[in-house]
Amino acid sequence: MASEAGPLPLRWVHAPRQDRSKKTLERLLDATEAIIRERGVDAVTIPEVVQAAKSSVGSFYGRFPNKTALLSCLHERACEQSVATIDIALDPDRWRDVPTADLVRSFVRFAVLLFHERQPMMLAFNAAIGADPGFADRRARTAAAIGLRVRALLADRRGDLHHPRPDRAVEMALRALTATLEQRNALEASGVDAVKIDDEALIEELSRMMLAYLGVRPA
Amino acid sequence: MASEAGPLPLRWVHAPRQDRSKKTLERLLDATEAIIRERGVDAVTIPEVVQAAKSSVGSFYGRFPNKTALLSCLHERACEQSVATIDIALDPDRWRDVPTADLVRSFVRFAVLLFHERQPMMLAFNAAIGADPGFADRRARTAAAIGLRVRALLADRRGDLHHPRPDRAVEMALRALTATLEQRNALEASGVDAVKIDDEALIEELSRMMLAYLGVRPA
DNA sequence: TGTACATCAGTGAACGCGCGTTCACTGATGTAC
DNA sequence: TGTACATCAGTGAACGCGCGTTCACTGATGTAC
Repeated sequence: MASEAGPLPLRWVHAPRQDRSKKTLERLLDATEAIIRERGVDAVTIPEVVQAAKSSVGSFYGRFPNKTALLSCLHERACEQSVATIDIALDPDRWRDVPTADLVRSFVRFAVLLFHERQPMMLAFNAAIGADPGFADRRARTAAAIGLRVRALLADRRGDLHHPRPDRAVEMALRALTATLEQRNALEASGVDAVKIDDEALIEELSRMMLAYLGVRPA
Repeated sequence: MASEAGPLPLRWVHAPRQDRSKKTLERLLDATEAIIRERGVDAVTIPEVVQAAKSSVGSFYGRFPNKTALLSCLHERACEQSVATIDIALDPDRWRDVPTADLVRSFVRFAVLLFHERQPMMLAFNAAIGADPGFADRRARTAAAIGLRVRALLADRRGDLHHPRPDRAVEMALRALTATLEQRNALEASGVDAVKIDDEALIEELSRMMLAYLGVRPA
């Protein structure tokens, strides 16, 4: 999966010169992601990672200057993947003949599924965002990139949004949507099911909220 | 401030028998809260806490069985304070003659200010919620208590909510509102100002969103 | 094509640090007679 | 009221654990002649 994400983010990595070490690096990244998905960030320790990657502690420090660099590198990879996914999903060609109301509904559904799939990774990095400005920065840049694509898609549909300030409304709607889904992820992970809500019901209600707020009238 | 929160939550505390030790306990709690507000949860270590509370390590373990108990106890206190605050703010008598639209606006404003004031504490406990089910539980109970009061306040205004399922809508609206404010807290704490938004603008947009979603028509 | 040598990559025991926690002890408080 | 004794509260040095990181070393790879 790393190979799909383009060139390695060399900022956090000692440049690998042999193919062998490039493989090691990707094994380390993949092992880290696997540990996060299975047991959460707190289980990510150097001993655990190198064992899962069939590597060694020294080898790890041959690739990464320190532990933070590992997580930064993985975060970069994840952010790039998110933007790439959105890029495909929001390709204007795919939506040319779809009414705005349906477009919003589809987007909400897509977001719900995406947040579900990425839950463990998002939770992991959320924890880091509070502590390390590097993570906050990447997150902000990623959000901005996604916002750009959403606005581009809605550019020639301004007339369908009856909110007095469509740009601000789109940004706010995106925030409320992502915030609600993030909160849901966090609550779900905590294992208290008093707060559970059905996927379909959630999609229905969030769509309704977004449509009502943006001022999109039924087709 | 501890004295306002009612009886001490004895579940996490070795019962104090002398007045002296009761004072120590409250000093420990207050010191912990102060450290969280000033430097975040990560700065909460036993040495730091006992120094700030002018106590000692042994004295700490005379009151609390372990470190988690300290944070649980503080969380309980914070949750009780939140519910008490909401209880006063949502007293039906205060709102009897206010139109529903204005009520919603006022509530949004109140929520924005509350989240602002409690930002450090909320961030601190959010971190714990993922790891310890005790925190998730208290959070869920608190949210339920607040939901109850909101629904009570809106009980005889059902006719003003044109959403087809008013109860579900109120719950969902509460979630989106708290989620957005939580996310804002997290982003603000991360120190990336590309995401800043004015308090008044936020109140305006969130009010608009809630009113449109709930289906409240202008007075 | 073969060989020598420099560089790169990998190994895992060992270190040091900071944390939560324990423990043997001293001092303060309350109470029974 | 005074005193002796039991209990409660407080002290801080010391311990152990788990982590991130270092380091002296071995093995693999590529390249110059």
